[in-house]
Amino acid sequence: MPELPEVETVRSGLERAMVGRRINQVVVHRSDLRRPLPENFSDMLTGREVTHVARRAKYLLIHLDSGNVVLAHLGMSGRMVIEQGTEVEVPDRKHEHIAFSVGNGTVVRFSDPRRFGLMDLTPKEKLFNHPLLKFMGPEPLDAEFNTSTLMNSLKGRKTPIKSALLDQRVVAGLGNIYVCESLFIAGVSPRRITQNISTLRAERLVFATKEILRAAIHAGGSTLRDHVTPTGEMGYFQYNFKVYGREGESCATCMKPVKRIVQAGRSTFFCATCQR
DNA sequence: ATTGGTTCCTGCTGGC
DNA sequence: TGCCAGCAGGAACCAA
Repeated sequence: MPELPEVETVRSGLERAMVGRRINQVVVHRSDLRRPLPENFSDMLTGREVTHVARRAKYLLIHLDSGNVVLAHLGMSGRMVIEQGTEVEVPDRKHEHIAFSVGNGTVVRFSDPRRFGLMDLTPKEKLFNHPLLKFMGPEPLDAEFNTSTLMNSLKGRKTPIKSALLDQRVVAGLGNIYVCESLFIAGVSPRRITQNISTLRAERLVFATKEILRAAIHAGGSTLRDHVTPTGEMGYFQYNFKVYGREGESCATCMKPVKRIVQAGRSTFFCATCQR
């Protein structure tokens, strides 16, 4: 499941493959993604040059020389794969929805079996007013995400910290895996109610989050089922998971079994001894 | 106003 | 061995 580190890995792959290139063909096999693709999607992209590829939280932002930006979300199972010398019209896999030919025989293919992903198109100047980005919290790796801003957004809330960290308005880009791992590294119980988070715990959470994201980006993300880098390599950060997916295994710190509970409909993995 | 539950989708897993 | 129910999950949406 692509979270921030996986999306960042995809971003850097796309940057290398697309920047300075002209999109000479867009093939749409399916336009009914999480939300329908804009009507004129192909027309607005065809003939445009990609100026840069950025990222906001889990969104890829492909900037075009027309001033428009393609906003892409990989959802749960979305993949971007770069190929050389293949036919853009011929899908590479069963759930390939969109393919971009960017010259020199390079094709960028977007596939997404579960179709929780989406693409949209917006003028650059309206980008951060886009409904999907407008209410988003700070980037976890930015200085703007710090103890005081975190304390401030947790103030008065009554949800467990686990749910709060998944809320993209609190901090943008974390998903289930990296929230579980950050809570473990910080030694904070996922069940702790946000308004009872002390400054010390907030500080440890901010530190742990940044640390884990940096390490995961460095490892090319985590490959569980779907994630591969655009050039086909697997990420390998999954081998560094301390709690995620490790129910019943020994905690790396205290040897007690890792627990799994369900919070807001999602699995939480944690050590009840080390996390308070 | 905040928050918990439901929904979308398909592939994989585990139990019989 | 094969089938199928149940689960996985990001985030919009809805209801309380």
